[in-house]
Amino acid sequence: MNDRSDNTDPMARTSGSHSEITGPRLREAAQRLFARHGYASVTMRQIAAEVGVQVGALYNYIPDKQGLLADLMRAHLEELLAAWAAEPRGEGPLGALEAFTRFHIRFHLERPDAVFIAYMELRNLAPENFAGIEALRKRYETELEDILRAGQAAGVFDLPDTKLATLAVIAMLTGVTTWYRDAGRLSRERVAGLYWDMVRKAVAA
Amino acid sequence: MNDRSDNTDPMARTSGSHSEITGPRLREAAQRLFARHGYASVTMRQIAAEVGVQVGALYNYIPDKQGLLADLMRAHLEELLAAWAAEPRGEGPLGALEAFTRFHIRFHLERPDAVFIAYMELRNLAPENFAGIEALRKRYETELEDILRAGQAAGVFDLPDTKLATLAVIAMLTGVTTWYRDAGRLSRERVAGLYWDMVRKAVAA
DNA sequence: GTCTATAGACTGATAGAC
DNA sequence: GTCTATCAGTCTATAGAC
Repeated sequence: MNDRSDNTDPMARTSGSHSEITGPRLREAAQRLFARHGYASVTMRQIAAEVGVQVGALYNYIPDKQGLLADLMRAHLEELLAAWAAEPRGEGPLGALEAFTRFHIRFHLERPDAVFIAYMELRNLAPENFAGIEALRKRYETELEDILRAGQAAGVFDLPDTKLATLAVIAMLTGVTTWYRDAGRLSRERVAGLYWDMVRKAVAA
Repeated sequence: MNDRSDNTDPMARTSGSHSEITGPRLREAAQRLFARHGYASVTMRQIAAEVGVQVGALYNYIPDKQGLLADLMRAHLEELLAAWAAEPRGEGPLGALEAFTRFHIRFHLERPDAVFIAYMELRNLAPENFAGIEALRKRYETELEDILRAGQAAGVFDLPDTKLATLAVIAMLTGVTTWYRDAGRLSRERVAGLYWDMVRKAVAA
């Protein structure tokens, strides 16, 4: 956390102190580049160029490249869990499943780069980082699994294998990020509605 | 490291001519390593070590690393299309959809490494290779889309948006490769049956 | 066809000036 | 906090001996 303020002429130089702006810009640039080209293909020099600083300056904000990747993924997953925790649920298992479906699609379409990294760069995590990230992913999966299990118990869903259904639904929903384009023929609301139709029918008793 | 020779017996040396064996072994090793660590993270030296030759020898079989990746992906997708073309279909759109579902799961579970590469390494393809690979992927998608469209026309499916349904079903089915393990509690046949249950219900009229 | 050796370029990360 | 300069290591790909 930074709390700097008050410089007499903060705009006049191209070199000097920019801690409040360089940190976030570094993370944004890295996220965009990692998503586009892959973590292993992106160099620290490319990131620095995007931010507008020299490469050495980046290391004021990150321990190393690996730590940067782990932080991006952890921040994304924690934001995902927090947002779902704050999301209003519908009534009963069916309402909860609809809420989850629409939330998942909305949240993922708003952060395509972060989603891409979270799903594609797991194998580039060092083992000590992997465990924690994987645990967060698991926690999110469990949120859906709990909904499906409750619906199964209540008799509104018919799911011979709840765990498999959980993974199938998440894979189907997450797939939207691979093809959806804002300029396309379908609005996000429409897309969410169409996916909800399929999910509802797929799990129905 | 290697001394060698004493070349009285042609089979007794570790250096010499091995064209029939080195080529396939190179492709197998690259596929395994690319899937495990990612194309950009794997070095030609790692591949050579896995094959059991020095790095220079690899270039008798490939033009460069990029060409190796493109060849692996093209071979996988062409095999996929050929195998589906040879697959027996069931009766009507419902039979065709069941055939596609079971085929897709079986084929993908038999080649986890190739599947992983085909889905994850698209962004590491040079533009001139990307176009052709993407066209093959599209052709496979169209196979499913045609089935869904026929079922919609026949009134056995209810799909407000056939294209979206196509992508949703493929994403759901392909997701099986991210979690299935042979040592797990479910057989491949059982898994295919459970997915088919969900697909059938999701598209039903 | 495979080897050794190397060119030539690039990598992540650090030291010290300002 | 950012800069310049650089280290020490790695990379792909090639040349020429065998």
